[in-house]
Amino acid sequence: MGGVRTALYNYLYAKQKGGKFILRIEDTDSQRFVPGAEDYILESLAWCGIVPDEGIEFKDGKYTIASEKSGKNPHAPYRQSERKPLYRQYAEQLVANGYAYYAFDSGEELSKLRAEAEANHQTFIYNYESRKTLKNSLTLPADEVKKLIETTDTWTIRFKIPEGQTVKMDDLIRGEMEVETNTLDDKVLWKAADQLPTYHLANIVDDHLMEITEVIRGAEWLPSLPLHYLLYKAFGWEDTMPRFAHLSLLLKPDGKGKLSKRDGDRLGFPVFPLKWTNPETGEISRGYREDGYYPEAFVNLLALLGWNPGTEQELFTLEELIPVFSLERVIKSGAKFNVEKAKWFNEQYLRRRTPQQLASEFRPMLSDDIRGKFSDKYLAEVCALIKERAHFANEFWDISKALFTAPAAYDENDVKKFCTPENLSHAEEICKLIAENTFPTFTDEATPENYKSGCCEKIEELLTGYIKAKEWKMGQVMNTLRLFFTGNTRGLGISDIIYFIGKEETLSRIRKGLEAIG
RNA sequence: GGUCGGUUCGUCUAACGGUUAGGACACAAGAUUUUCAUUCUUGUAAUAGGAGUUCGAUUCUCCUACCGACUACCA
Repeated sequence: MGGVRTALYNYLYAKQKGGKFILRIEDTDSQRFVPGAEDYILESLAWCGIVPDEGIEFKDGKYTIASEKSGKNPHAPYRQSERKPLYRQYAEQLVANGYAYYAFDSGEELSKLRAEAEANHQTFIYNYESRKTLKNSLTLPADEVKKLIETTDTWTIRFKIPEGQTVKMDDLIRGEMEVETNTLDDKVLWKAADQLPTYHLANIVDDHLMEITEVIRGAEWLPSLPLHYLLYKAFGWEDTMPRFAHLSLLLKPDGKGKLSKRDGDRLGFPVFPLKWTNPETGEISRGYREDGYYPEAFVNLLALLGWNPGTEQELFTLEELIPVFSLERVIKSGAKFNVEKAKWFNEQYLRRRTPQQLASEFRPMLSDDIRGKFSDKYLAEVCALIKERAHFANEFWDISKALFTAPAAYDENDVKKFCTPENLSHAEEICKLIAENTFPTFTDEATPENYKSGCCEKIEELLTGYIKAKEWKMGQVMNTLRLFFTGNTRGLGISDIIYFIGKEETLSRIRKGLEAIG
């Protein structure tokens, strides 16, 4: 969710400014490669309607991350793992100019230092002070440095954070910020072990090479911003440095910390846009799509989580968001996700759908034996009747099953409450009344199309007229009938049900009910 | 622990330094209805605390508290 929101804000900003939304895969951690993750990202964005202007190509029948340069993809390849040969020279350039150095301390040595510092209630950081006593090209003789580079492969290139400076930064959302360089550590830029850069180097080099003008990313990157400023400066790219905007985090609804991948099931809502199966563990994370959310609703709720238009309008399509979006109106504080509001958004979009659209969503949900028996028009009229009772299309069956099939059982409590001898005899009379009268019921030929229950007026007049004339209690009679029609006493209106199931089925259900209970 | 960021109803949020602090979700009550749902009306509910600047502070400054991020040869 957080990732999609970040992509969405980037997309909206780019579209509004007439710019390009570029997709680049930052896969510089060879340890963390996840098969299928790339396709998942592409599919998620596509589901939301967010199409990258640059970075993807159509190949072998599907979209994939672009590897080949083309008019559309002038900066290819867009996978950092494919740009591998590019980065080392930039790291070496920084070393040559005195902005970085080779470091030969092993991982074990460093974690030992960290552990020792922790034992003394201190924190070890590789910085302007400690670098003077560690194994690196600043402390070792040149010939030994050369030898170590050639004969070992666990060294790194670290950025040499300047001593005693103040980095002044600007953020499109947060405004101006300052950090003292002495509080920063010498981050690793390049690792010989896998011949790959770290995020910091690759990100700055690629943003420069790809002519990125705005970087909109999660607030977890804020602490790295001074380093990134210093990197642009060290490369001499200050004049074309992108502008930064750091988005507040999505928080867990129940309190502690940022929303994370594993929160989904625990909290009862999806954290992923699409269902995701972890290829290694087999662990399944539910998705908004599979839970029945419309992409419009998902995009809408994400847009409003941390941003607002300054008006009271809450419903926006992707297209409508483009002109009104602004980074100035992005909220600085973290937002807790609220699933009830998410459902409300989906309900709004469900209601905006036409009965025909809903019918085509409903049909695949029907069981095989039922699906073939009902026309598109029947389904559409049913959907028109029930759409305001549902948050999701996947609730349609439960709401409307009485319009497709007779109840298999009757609710015991409702039977006790409503099947009094008096009510049963009334039901018997109503049965006769219906048998002896004619009234319009659903047909595929009926014109004009009527998606409202107004067509049930004749049935309603017949029933209520009779019940009133007899001075019976309306609720008693109607609920007894509803029990026979649906199996319980909650739900659809009696005349609506009769209209849809027709006279014959109506009589059959009443007789069956009287037989079973009487 | 250190660095940085944040703090308005339960939740998402609005409010040129001047409002009876507004809206939405949720919740509650009432109306409508043959039940449920819908719809309509109404209601409950917030500026973290303390100083300061000011005629006036939700808004600006400082302190405290709390929340969060980061603190990896991960992104």
